[in-house]
Amino acid sequence: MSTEHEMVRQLSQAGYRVTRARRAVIRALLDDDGYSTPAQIHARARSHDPGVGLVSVYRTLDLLSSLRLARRIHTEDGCHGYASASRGHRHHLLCRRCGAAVEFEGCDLSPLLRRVESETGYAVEEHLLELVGLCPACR
Amino acid sequence: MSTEHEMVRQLSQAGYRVTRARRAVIRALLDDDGYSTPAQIHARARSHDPGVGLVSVYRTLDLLSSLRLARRIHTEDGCHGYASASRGHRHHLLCRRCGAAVEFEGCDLSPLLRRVESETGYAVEEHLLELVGLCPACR
DNA sequence: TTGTGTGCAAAATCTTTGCACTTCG
DNA sequence: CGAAGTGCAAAGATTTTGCACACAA
Repeated sequence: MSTEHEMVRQLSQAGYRVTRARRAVIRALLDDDGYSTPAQIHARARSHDPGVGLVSVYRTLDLLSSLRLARRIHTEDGCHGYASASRGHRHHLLCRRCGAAVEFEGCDLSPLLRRVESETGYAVEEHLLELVGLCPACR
Repeated sequence: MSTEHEMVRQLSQAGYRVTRARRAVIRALLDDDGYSTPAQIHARARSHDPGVGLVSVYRTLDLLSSLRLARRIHTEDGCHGYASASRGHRHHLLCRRCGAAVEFEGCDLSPLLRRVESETGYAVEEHLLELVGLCPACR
């Protein structure tokens, strides 16, 4: 999980402006240690900065995703979640009850990938992996 | 990949009626060896049975997903795809260029799961895994 | 100062629901 | 026959776009 400062730095380093709206969305993302819908993020962003529009939330989430500072979360009931993310190759582990999200790394899929590649003839380039379960508090 | 006959049998075995609309959706799913949006599936379903409504496509896809005869496909640009699926624990490998989808099985994640569980305290119950790459034809 | 980014309102999508009519079993 | 399922139209929800204005750098 990144800090606000780091995320802001990454934004500006990538040549994007650090605006009020973007700051508010970043704070909203970090406020919650789970994943949230754009609408929920918008609500929290407004508590930091009441003028933020929903449109900017969408645009900022897209931007942060492209910079890998946020990640899209896929759930069974619609796919409208985002969670803050660290740089590098990470995946999320989600609590199905309270929505808490933690990151983990070190998914070693190479044996699987090699096998699937040779079985199918595909060239595998990326993968989507999410784990779902119960967090310690919800158990 | 299941055949139409198998899918129909599963449907009826589970206590659901085998209707024209459901048959058309099943055929539409099997027509294409990739994943498709509800709208695309609707278009193909209509070629089998012009009277099928989009609503029935949505309802049938939900039903088939719950029976594990179809699976929701998650893509970066929206998450609105479905592909036919075999019963049992399988995952999909998708071609990012043409959308072809093949299933594979035997994802051995247990070492990873055990590690993540002990690191996080979560009880992992399920996982979402999708591979994306280029199919033989698109390479 | 200047062009990137914003908010608003409206448009475009996508998905679900209510309801009378069909149809499968 | 009777309940499950359907199609239509309309409602609801979600996401995108156009555009004048604001404000980071």
